[in-house]
Amino acid sequence: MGKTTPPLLKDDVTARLVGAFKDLISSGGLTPGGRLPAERELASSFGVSRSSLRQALKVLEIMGVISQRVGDGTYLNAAAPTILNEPMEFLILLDGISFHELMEARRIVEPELAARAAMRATAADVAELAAVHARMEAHKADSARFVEADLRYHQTLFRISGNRVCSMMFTVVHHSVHKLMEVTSSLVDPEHTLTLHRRITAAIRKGDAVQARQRMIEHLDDAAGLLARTAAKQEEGRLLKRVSKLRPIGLA
Amino acid sequence: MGKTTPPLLKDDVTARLVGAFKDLISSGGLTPGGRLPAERELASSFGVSRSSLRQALKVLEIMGVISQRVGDGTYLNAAAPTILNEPMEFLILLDGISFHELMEARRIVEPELAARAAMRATAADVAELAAVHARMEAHKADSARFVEADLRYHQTLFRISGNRVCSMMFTVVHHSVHKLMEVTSSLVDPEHTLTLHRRITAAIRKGDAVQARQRMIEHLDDAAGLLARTAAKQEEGRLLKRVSKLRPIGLA
DNA sequence: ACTGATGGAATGGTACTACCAATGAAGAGG
DNA sequence: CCTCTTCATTGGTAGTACCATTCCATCAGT
Repeated sequence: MGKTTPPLLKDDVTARLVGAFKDLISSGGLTPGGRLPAERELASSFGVSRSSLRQALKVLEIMGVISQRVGDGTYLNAAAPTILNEPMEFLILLDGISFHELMEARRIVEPELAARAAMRATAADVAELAAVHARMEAHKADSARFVEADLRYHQTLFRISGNRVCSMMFTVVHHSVHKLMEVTSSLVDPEHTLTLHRRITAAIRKGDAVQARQRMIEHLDDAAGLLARTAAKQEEGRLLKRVSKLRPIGLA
Repeated sequence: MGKTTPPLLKDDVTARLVGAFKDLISSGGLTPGGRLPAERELASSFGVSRSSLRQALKVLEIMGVISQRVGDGTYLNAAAPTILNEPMEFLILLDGISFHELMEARRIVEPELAARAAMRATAADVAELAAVHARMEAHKADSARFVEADLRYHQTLFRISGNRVCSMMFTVVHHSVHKLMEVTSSLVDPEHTLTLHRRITAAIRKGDAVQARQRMIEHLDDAAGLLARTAAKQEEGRLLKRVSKLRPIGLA
């Protein structure tokens, strides 16, 4: 509270550059899919060194805002929920978020989203959900593809619900849940999952919001319970295993 | 879908470094508040140049994972919802998320969180909510501080609800809403807001989940309606004004 | 006229060096 | 014991050099 100077005024060059790119996007001077000038050119335009500029660009690239390709150039990406993935992973690590807590978050939000989807779904939307069912049906044997189609179903439902904020945020939650699942994913019964999904879709087709909400609750409680039981055998929390392709250090 | 090689194997050094830091945090080799080795030392430990290392550190710093201070060192931050702020802002910019859609997201999630808070709140929690009321009461005249206390109320309620995932995510939404509000914030009636908050707190004190949910709905619908009317006079969408302390460029 | 090979220019990726400003701790002086 | 100074450490920025990749225009062969 004791800041005498206005809170933010002396950011380093990198932070200011990130802000400058926000401005460019905000002002429409940069549109998704658009190509940015070369680094050397941008650097001189901004009046900073390429080192500093590259730091800012790296921030945007890791976040998923831009894509850089050697020999080609730098391009502004379209909005994608993946922008939140990296930060979310750090948040999960730093705060020790458990699998259980992620599922609880889904339990809090997704029923309401299902209800909204039921109120808004068009015939085309329902057809899309059915198409995802078909994909899941086709990949019942391949657990990886099945889980992917599973997530796809929920994401489609998010889109139909009509709120992009919730949609993006919980696509991220799904992504994190999926990373924590990996091991246990093969243990769920495809047919069971598929049946519950179909029940939800049926409620949405009827436009029955109350029923859609209730059935999503059933689905998530069911999944959470099942996964909790299987996850108990695993070490909780530390499931985020990574294989660093970099000389490991110990931080003595 | 056509990737022959395992999805991620040839990230650039920066991306791998970011992953390496995830490992360090995950393995407990790095704990919040802890100090990282100097950049020059870290770089040689990882076997990379300081340039590359700094790119990775900048990513973490902008995200809010670490803090760097010249002449001092680099420290690992505790988990904070602010980690999601920057990415969220880009998402809002890129996807053209409107004020209305942010409020809608709140309308979807916060009633349920209020209900959960009602079921879990202890005497101390209720006291904390009351304390925030007092702060709002004290700053009725100062619109900036009042709005700050307003956000504080909702965040406290998030914490009480017991789910950190939702809590963090919607703290971010609030942050974004707040940025979009700034101008219109002075137009709300403090007394009115305060009354609605008190009604919610009363329901929570009684442990009445249904009533807490209902009153949160009333509060948000009221706020959304009010702000929508005043916001109509403003240019929608482009409210994120920024003052870049950097030579502006045009991207010819 | 069409196709394919080739070479050069442009681009991002990495490393290395040099210097600056801020910080904090150790030491000198009161 | 306190204050001031000094200085090594640390992050911040700039600049240069070189590499690998990609794109594209040019050119040769058909």
